[in-house]
Amino acid sequence: MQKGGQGVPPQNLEQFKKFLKSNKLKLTSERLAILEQVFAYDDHFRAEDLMVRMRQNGYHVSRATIYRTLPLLVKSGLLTEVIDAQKQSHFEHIDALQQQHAHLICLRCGKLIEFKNVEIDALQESVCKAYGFKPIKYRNEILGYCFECQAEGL
Amino acid sequence: MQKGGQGVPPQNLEQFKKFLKSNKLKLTSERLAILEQVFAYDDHFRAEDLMVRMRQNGYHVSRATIYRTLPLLVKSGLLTEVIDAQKQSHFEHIDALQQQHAHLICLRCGKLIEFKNVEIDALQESVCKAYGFKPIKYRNEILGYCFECQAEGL
DNA sequence: GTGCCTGTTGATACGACGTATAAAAAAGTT
DNA sequence: AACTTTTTTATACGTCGTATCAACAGGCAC
Repeated sequence: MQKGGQGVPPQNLEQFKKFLKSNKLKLTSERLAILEQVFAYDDHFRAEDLMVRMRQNGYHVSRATIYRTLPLLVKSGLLTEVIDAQKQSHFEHIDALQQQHAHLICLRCGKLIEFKNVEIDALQESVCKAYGFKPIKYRNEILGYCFECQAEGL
Repeated sequence: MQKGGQGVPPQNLEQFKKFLKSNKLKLTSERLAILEQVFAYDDHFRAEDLMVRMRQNGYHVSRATIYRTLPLLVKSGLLTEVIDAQKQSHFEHIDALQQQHAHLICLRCGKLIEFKNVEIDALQESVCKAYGFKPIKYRNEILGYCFECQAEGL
């Protein structure tokens, strides 16, 4: 486990090192390897995917370590976590991140309608402020039936 | 398993019956029992909570049936589902929330703070209306750090 | 560089939550 | 009441994630 974080943009590597240091956490070869492999993904992946891929690429990092490291990457701001309709966690590094939207999701056909509403955003921020809550991620999804599927009954 | 849906408001019971009939599903004593117990909750609960509670109350409905029935109640519009930071599903019946309400979920301690903001609700409804979308389940969750946990750092 | 301290890792077992299966039971229809 | 179809139940299984703890390795002091 000698490889460094070759594919990781330097500023991101620095951000991770800084995060570790400020939390008195150690920069281990395993964490570096995970960081590198995470940035080798172009889009989202699950923890189990990452584990398989790392094995294939010659890294031998345990399941426990992967599961312990991913939250660190999220907290350091390098990774975001998205939970899908089946409640599976997917991760995505920030450089692969598209802009964030809210969604209408059809329960019948699965269609996904994106929308953005700055008034809602502002109101949510004010709610957080009222509770002294520090927001990290907004999950705004409305599940229901799209116009077409309503016509066909539930 | 003879009990009916005593604690369930008549209009909700009717709504469920109508839903079942229109989907060619049967009105079983187990489904009725689950409906009743669900409406006996004042706030949110998990599937496993419900199972334990039903056993304590003398109902013997299998785990599988509970897991199959809760989504029916969601689809019928009587129940809403919220997924917390630990990816656990929580349910709550519609009369427990006069309007949709949203949650602040702490990523560190898992605390779930409910809030309701009629302005946000109204905006979301107008978005749905604009798309001809029939909302069933709102996932309005803001993940972040609660006031107490911020004090203790990440 | 060497040594120490403390955080970290890996293997394993465990646990929570949820689902597939198929026989038996019950609902609703004729 | 007989019949058809859905539903339930019990069990086994599967997935994802975590607790444990001995062995290990950063990183700091010297």
